[in-house]
Amino acid sequence: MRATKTSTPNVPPARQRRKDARPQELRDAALSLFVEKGYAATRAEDVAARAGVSKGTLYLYYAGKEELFQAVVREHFSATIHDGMALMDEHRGSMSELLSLLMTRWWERVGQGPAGGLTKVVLAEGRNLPELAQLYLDEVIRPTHELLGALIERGIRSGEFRAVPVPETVHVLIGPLLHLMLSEHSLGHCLAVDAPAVLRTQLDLMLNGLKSGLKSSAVPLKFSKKP
Amino acid sequence: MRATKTSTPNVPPARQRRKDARPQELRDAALSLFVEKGYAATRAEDVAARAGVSKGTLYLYYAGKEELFQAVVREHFSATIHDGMALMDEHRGSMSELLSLLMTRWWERVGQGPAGGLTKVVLAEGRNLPELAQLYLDEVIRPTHELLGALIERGIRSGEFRAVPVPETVHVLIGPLLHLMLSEHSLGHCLAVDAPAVLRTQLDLMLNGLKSGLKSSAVPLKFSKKP
Amino acid sequence: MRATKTSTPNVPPARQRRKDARPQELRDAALSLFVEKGYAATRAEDVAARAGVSKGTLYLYYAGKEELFQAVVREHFSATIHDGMALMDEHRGSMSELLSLLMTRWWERVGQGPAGGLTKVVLAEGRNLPELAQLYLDEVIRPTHELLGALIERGIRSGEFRAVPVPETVHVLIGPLLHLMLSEHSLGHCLAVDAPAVLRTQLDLMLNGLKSGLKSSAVPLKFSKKP
Amino acid sequence: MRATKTSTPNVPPARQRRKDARPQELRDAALSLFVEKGYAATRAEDVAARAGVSKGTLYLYYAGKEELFQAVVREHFSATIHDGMALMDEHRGSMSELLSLLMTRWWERVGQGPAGGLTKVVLAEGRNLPELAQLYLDEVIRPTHELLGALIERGIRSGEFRAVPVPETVHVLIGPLLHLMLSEHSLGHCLAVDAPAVLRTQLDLMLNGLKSGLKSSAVPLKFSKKP
DNA sequence: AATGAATGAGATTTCATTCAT
DNA sequence: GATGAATGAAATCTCATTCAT
Repeated sequence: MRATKTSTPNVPPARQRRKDARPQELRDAALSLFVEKGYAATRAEDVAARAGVSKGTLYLYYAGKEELFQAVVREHFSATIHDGMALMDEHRGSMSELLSLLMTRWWERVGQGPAGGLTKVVLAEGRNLPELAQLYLDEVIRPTHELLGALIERGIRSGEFRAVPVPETVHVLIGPLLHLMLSEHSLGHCLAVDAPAVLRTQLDLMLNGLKSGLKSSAVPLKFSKKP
Repeated sequence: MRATKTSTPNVPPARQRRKDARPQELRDAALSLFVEKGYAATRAEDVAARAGVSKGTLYLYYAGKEELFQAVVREHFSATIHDGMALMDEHRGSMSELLSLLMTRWWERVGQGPAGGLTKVVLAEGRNLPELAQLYLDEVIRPTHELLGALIERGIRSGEFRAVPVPETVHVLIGPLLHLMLSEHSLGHCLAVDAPAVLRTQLDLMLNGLKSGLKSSAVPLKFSKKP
Repeated sequence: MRATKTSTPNVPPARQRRKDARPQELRDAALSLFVEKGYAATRAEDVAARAGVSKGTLYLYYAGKEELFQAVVREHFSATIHDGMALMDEHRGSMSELLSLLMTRWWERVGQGPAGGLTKVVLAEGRNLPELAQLYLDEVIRPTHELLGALIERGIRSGEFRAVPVPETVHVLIGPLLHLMLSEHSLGHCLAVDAPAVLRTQLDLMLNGLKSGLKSSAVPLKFSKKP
Repeated sequence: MRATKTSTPNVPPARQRRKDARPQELRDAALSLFVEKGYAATRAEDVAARAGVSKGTLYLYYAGKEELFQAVVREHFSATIHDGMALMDEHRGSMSELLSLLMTRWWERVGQGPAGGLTKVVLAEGRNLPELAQLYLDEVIRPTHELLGALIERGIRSGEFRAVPVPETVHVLIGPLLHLMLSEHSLGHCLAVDAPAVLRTQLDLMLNGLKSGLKSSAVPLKFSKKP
């Protein structure tokens, strides 16, 4: 065997390693700035600076600000759903347990992290980037609704849950998580929120509310005009 | 009596009437554009155009884009809370009924309307406008939390509700409303949502979940690290 | 004689009087603002406001900002020279006396007043308004130089003054007056200047310096390059 | 030793050389335009164009038009006074000689050059830029008056000059220099002025006028009102 | 005659993107 | 590959001027 300059094989030289890491560094920098200031108000140069490179370098890796944003979104919202699906397929216990598990996990792995802030950005500025909006819709919103919808339905069929309207219930389940995400990433986290406590409370309320053997809410609603 | 040309007295001339209406027209135009595209991505000239005036005219009424935004926010978020307070002070029935009433009303009068969209914008871009963030915090967030917190507490003291952690419960109650607002104003309202049905479902679930005489949720949560 | 509505003949009604006074009021307002802020930095609306009328009214009397400026300049620089000319024609005493008289008068009637400030403006921004520059040159600069030049020459011919180079001496005579005007109207009159004392000193120095029977200054000048 | 392509070491690349030169190029362009048109009437884009760069480039080097102006002023008015001070400290000859030397030098090194035009601009528009006005007052006007005042006083104490009022005499001395500067930079240098001849004449007149052993001016002044 | 709401050309300034080094 | 100087389109805001009332 001949001695090479780089003793260990398959380990790229430092320069190379830097280079390979660049896209990730850029996406991380972009993510944090987008969350802080919004997409439109974030300057390409600031992203580059936070990633420790120069303005020009950003364009070696991404065609522009919009492409960078898409890459960030893709990175953070792709694999998350599939986890959930797998979990549900394997799950053998009660739906209540599964729901607890899913929500807790989702919060820990996704909502609580950077993706939580991204959600805010996508919701606020997605309309200006139609390609991105479609992506988010297809990859995040729809699968989530389908997953939770299926869960609720299974619970109803098995008699574990009362007969509730499914899409609406899903909507209600997601709401507090959204609220948590926004609380952590908006207006300088003004209200100190104890996320685990909120989650616990939410599950407590929801599961109690969903429990079969109960009559429906005692207060019939009356809407003014649009029924 | 002789008929004069101008039949009604004290009617300002057309020019004056236009002038008086301008600020409102501008705020309306600004509101819809801010909600559509976000604050940063909305051009002052577009606001003027949508209001049917030219660029320069906007500046006759508002000192700049930021002042315009503040005016819009103030317009849509001011008096709403005080309604709620008054309602609670007068209310003689159960807290369940009051909660239903408050949430339904709030949705109809505020969330469902333009202010729903504004919420999104403020949450997404408020960090860049500190004065505005403070305003929103003081005028909207804090009063809302206090109002609902007081309601929950009264319910608990009277035995109507279980002993639940108050701030967390408030957080959970607000979540689905937030979700509704974002659904209507983001990503082109892709998922058709039946807001009244969601509200009904939410109240159904929540009130059932809050009802006293129940043991707490059967599923104990386990959080990975941060307890 | 028939009784008329307005009892006194040839006195226009109040409304009329206002109207006749307008151009003057506008020129006065313009003058003071031009001197304060410069021509370019003065807004037409501010001129109108200081004159106590509205923006539109200005344009009833002057075709625009530039025409207004010309009118102001014409007003303040026209008749001043002819005074001087007449004075010189009539004068029978020494040229020293005449020089004292002319400078003192000019300072009192022109330099010290608003025209002093105007000079600054014309010198600073006249280049951008060629018509005005020509006017000032023809009506102010040239006549002044000719008048003072003739005075000096008469003094030399009569033996009252030494043989000094005429145009240069005129330049020197004018300098301190210019300095006085700028001192009063620039940089917020920072250095408190006692104008009469300066004038007295100037005349004292100059007349002593001009007196015949003296040898020229003892210090021969040497200029570096351009002889 | 092998000859390399780039013969001289430590020569920055062309790009760098351009960069280093830019601020100077911009200040030069700004100076000439400010003098030509005044500060307010000069457009930032024209400055950039005259410097051979685009609008945006200007802002890479200066934060705005006002900062650019300040930089220009600082560049041209800083070290000039200190020269004069040093000269006076060292000088051993007569005050007449020193005065000749100072004025001639000042004209050659400062007044005659670009700074002469700047003076006009600062006097005309300094009021709108208070920071700048202060700078000019502190760095130019006050030191000049102090320097010349000290000179005159020394001359009086040594018996070389008559007893003249000091600040007023300084004012008179400065006047013609100011006039020279304005002549060269205003109204398109209409009157051809022979600056060295004017200076010579000024010094001739002044020094004669200051000479001791003379009685004061024969013509007593009478001011109309304000004594 | 007088007003002042409205206009839009034009000024300053910012920033995504390019490209010579 | 990396840089950062340079660009110029586009955004915000100003103000001379017009014109309906």
